[in-house]
Amino acid sequence: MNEQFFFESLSDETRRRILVLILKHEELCVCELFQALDVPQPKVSRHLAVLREAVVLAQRREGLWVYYRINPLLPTWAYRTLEQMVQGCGDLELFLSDSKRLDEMPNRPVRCCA
Amino acid sequence: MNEQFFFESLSDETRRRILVLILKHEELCVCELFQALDVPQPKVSRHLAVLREAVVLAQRREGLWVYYRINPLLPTWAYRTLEQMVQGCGDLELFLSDSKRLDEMPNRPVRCCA
DNA sequence: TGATCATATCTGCCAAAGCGAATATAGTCT
DNA sequence: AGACTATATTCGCTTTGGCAGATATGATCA
Repeated sequence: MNEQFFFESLSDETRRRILVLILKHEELCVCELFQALDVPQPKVSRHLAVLREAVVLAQRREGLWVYYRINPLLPTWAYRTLEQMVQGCGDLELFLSDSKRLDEMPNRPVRCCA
Repeated sequence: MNEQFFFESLSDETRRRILVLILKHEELCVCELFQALDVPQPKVSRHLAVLREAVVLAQRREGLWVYYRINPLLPTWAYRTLEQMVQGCGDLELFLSDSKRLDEMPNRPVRCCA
């Protein structure tokens, strides 16, 4: 666990939006994320790559879909930091509308064995 | 409290070193900080300015010296985030040697009414 | 094998952030 | 006022980081 990468990964708003959504929903796939955030897919993929390289997120492939979740090996202090971030950001307008778009999204992929 | 500025302020290692020292010691002046970190004084002043503008630190002048402490108005979630940061970074070699240099520093300014 | 869908990476560009060195400001003391 | 000390800011430069748009990869199914 490299704290430099960890804190850098929190310094971007798009990445915080991704993390908050995943913390609220356990596990989400790329198509859910970029539609909830309403940003281009390559943009979300790049930020997911940053979060993967920082070992903050883990990924899992299921057919065509790739699901992202918080890395279960994240140290306790780092996980608690993420929880505090949700406290600080989760109720802001921008983050709430992400959740709303996700809830209203049609054709969300169905996990067969999540 | 702007979370963008808050998380950006944590994304730099020098600023984390400053924050960890201050969290461990309540209040420190600029000369203690730049000597403990063993970096040029203007560098520490620039980073302190970033932390001030992010409203993470508050300052207090006492004669020639300027003392910095955690902004007492910091929201709870942000303060807890800082505490988790100390958990994650405080025991790393780099941060420990900062503390050591501070302890061994001669002529530390004496607070008359801290 | 070729078509299709989901995701990832690359390219070229621009803006922001960090640095060292020099300089400015602000307070204190004689 | 002038000298001195502590701290802050500016300047010129280089590096890094983010973006959009285009393209590549990888899995699935006909």
